[in-house]
Amino acid sequence: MLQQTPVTRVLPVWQDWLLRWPDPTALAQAPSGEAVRAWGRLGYPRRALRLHAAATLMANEHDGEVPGSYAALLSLPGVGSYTAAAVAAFAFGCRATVVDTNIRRVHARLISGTALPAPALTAAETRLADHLLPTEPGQSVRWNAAVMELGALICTARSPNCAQCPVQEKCAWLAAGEPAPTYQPKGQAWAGTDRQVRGAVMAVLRAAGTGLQRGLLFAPAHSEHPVGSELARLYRLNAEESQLERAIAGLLTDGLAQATDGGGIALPA
DNA sequence: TAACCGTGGGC
DNA sequence: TGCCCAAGGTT
Repeated sequence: MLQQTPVTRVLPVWQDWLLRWPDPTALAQAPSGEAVRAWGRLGYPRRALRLHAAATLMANEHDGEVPGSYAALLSLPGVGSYTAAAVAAFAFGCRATVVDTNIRRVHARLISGTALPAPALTAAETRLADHLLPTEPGQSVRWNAAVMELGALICTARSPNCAQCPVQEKCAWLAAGEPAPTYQPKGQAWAGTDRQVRGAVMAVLRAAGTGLQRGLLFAPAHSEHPVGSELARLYRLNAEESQLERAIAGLLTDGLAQATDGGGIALPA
């Protein structure tokens, strides 16, 4: 849930989620569509699907337990190098090199003297993080947490609070006179994209208790429908039929939706 | 490698 | 008001 999503937005969903599915086996026994629905508006709904798949794998291959090694964690769907390292370190006390967006930014400034880390994680960054990580496991866990928190609370992306920084005197970026970024971060297109349409269709599917006829998704003539507000959001996008078709096809391909007997679509069972 | 994948808070 | 950004992963 925390992948690319602020902690404060995750917390309420996470709490409800764990009350409903306290362990991997409980989640594995639910339909994947229920996981997608409970995911709510956290975004990137494929993460819900992958979490459900990971729970199924843990139920079947790991006695219903979350594996405690980096390698086993990495093999789970939706778990990459960051998540595997974070769980190994913070849940199991392992020495694992955690590299998240906060740690990357702290290293970029403190060590490399640049305003921002590279656009994508590089091998050099991973090597640096691995080199800096204390050898002793207990200290390494503390180090990971400390650097991450420094980035989250002090060495922030927008306006870092250097005056409050405990390592300001060691900072290469400050010493260099706070040089500006050497590249322009390019934001992701949103308005008018398939992505936006996918999101709106998913919101309709989550709001609907059962499946929906495709006609309902295409024609703005059902504002009195129980899922009317989400349908209205979809209609407001004024997507071409071809784009809506493409978005739906993508959702079916990704397993976020499935075709129903009556020719409609629904969340997966 | 680079594109793709959601959402909403904050500046 | 838009735009940036957030505990990334997969193809």
